[in-house]
Amino acid sequence: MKRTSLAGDECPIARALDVFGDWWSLLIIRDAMLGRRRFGEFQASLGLAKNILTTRLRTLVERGILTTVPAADGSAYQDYVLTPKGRGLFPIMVALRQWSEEFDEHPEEIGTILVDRDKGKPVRKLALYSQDGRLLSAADTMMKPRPKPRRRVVA
Amino acid sequence: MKRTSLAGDECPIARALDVFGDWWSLLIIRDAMLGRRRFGEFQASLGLAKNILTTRLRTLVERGILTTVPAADGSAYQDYVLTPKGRGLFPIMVALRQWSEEFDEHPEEIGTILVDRDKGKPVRKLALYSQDGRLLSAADTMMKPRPKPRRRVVA
DNA sequence: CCATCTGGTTTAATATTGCAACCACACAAG
DNA sequence: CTTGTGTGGTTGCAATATTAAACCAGATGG
Repeated sequence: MKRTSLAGDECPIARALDVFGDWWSLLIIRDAMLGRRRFGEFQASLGLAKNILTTRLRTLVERGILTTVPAADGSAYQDYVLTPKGRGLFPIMVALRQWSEEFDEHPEEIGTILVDRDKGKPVRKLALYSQDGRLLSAADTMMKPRPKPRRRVVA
Repeated sequence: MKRTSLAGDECPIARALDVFGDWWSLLIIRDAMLGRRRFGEFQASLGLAKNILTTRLRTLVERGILTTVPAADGSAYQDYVLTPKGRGLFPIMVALRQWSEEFDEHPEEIGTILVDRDKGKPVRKLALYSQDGRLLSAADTMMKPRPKPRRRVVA
């Protein structure tokens, strides 16, 4: 019945999904990264029901991904803009995009590419490196339990 | 009322979400990356309803993320293992993890860290580079329409 | 001031999810 | 061969979520 919450999970992936892992949130965030700010813009772009948009925007604000600011055009309405926490989702968006570019069954249907603003050339694939600069594949990594933070004695 | 499909969308992010953007799929994939293979392992680990797990495993197989193979222990059952397409989701997992590590309200609740197998040290943050090797932030990038593929004349 | 736009809320129908019960098969012990 | 147990599901029902559509109040625009 009720969708199980992942908020208390110790897995950081589950915790992230708990914040924006529903059907629409990431698409709203994507639109926000493309510069959309207004309720109506999101609704027109995504074509989702307005009540759903209302609740999604509200929870994204609650969770610190978006904030509301006075509308840029001076009207009495408000704009929804990304917080730093929201802008921090950019690498996730890039990773999702690159996965589709590499594995989608119909890549010819993909309409856009991500380029660097300076040269207009496609960006490189995201890459994972070790502290000492070696390129790492999944097989070169492993999980370790998080070390307990050193407890500082309160004077 | 049916959940709107994003399959035909031209946005690669939407297309990716259409494949694994529901509540459980990414967690199943995460478990598969941790080496879990059996129905019962997933069910015990995730605590989701068995009927939901059944349908999720089926659609992940349909979509080429998982395949079934004869069980490793020689029993008559089957294992679910990642395909290359599924293993390709690794950077997305890393990006999700690193976002939580950076922005989670309660990072002390995160139980694990990702380290390189060789040295046991935490990995670097995922980074995006231009073709010519410059480190790129979101602001250094932009979207371009995908160039039409050059149509090759069929001999 | 009248009409329309914006940003929602409400309502009712439909879909999805979750839980619990059930079930068939494989396997093992007796 | 017969009973018991674990695995990997299916089925049914109740609870919840999503949707489209109608509605509405305040802002805006002519």
